[in-house]
Amino acid sequence: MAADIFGALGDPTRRNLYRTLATSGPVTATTLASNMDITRQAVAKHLGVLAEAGMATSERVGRETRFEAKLDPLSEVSQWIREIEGQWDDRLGALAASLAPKDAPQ
Amino acid sequence: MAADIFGALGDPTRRNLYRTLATSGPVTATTLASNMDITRQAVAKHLGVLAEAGMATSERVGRETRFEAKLDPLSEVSQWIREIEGQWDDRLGALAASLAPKDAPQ
DNA sequence: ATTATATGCAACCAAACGGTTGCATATGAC
DNA sequence: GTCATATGCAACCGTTTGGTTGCATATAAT
Repeated sequence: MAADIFGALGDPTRRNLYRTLATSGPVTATTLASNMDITRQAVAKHLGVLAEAGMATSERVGRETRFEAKLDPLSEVSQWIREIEGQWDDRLGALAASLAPKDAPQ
Repeated sequence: MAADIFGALGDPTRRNLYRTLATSGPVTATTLASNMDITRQAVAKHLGVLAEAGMATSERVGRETRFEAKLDPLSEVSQWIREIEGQWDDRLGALAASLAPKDAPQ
């Protein structure tokens, strides 16, 4: 699950698309493609990937399908980062402790 | 630059490798590979990608090359996320304002 | 000097990826 | 009903990617 999010964020085009989606509100793939020098189908694929990662939802309205960004998954990324930083701090802490143990020499 | 970071984080194997690197301190590609069911060369490639993204550094010590994780680049990811969230809030704010303007009806 | 270990480099491979074109279908406008 | 627009689906294509094997080289151990 979280893996899909990192994967989805891996591609620059998709990242920009997501940013656009977050600022624009519900939009159609056709509209998005019109300002993006790639095909509507390419955009649709990217939106599919984002949707699969839970980063976008779609709603059919008449003959058009409107996509909207979901921000919640971003917190998983933030959490992953905090985990890494936590482990890093633990390691440094352990290192410091081993260099200055309470039963210090002399 | 930041793009490389997202790209580097996109692959699950590389993400785990990075996490391991952050917790273990300076390690050699051979050692890492020994607990990873992929080839040493594959690990070396991943470390190369991480290094290119500024997420790892290497130091030659005798006949071995020790790799170490760099956490700083992670802040770029965090910042990117905060940007998106900020834009999202702006949009919602504007929407709320348009729904309840100060020159309200009635 | 010889042997064993750690690395680097290059070629190769199958699969995934980002993108395109072409076409069929569904819905709105006239 | 007819025409135009929005979408979905599938096939195809070149490039990138994650991974492998093979080999040459550098340093440590004996």
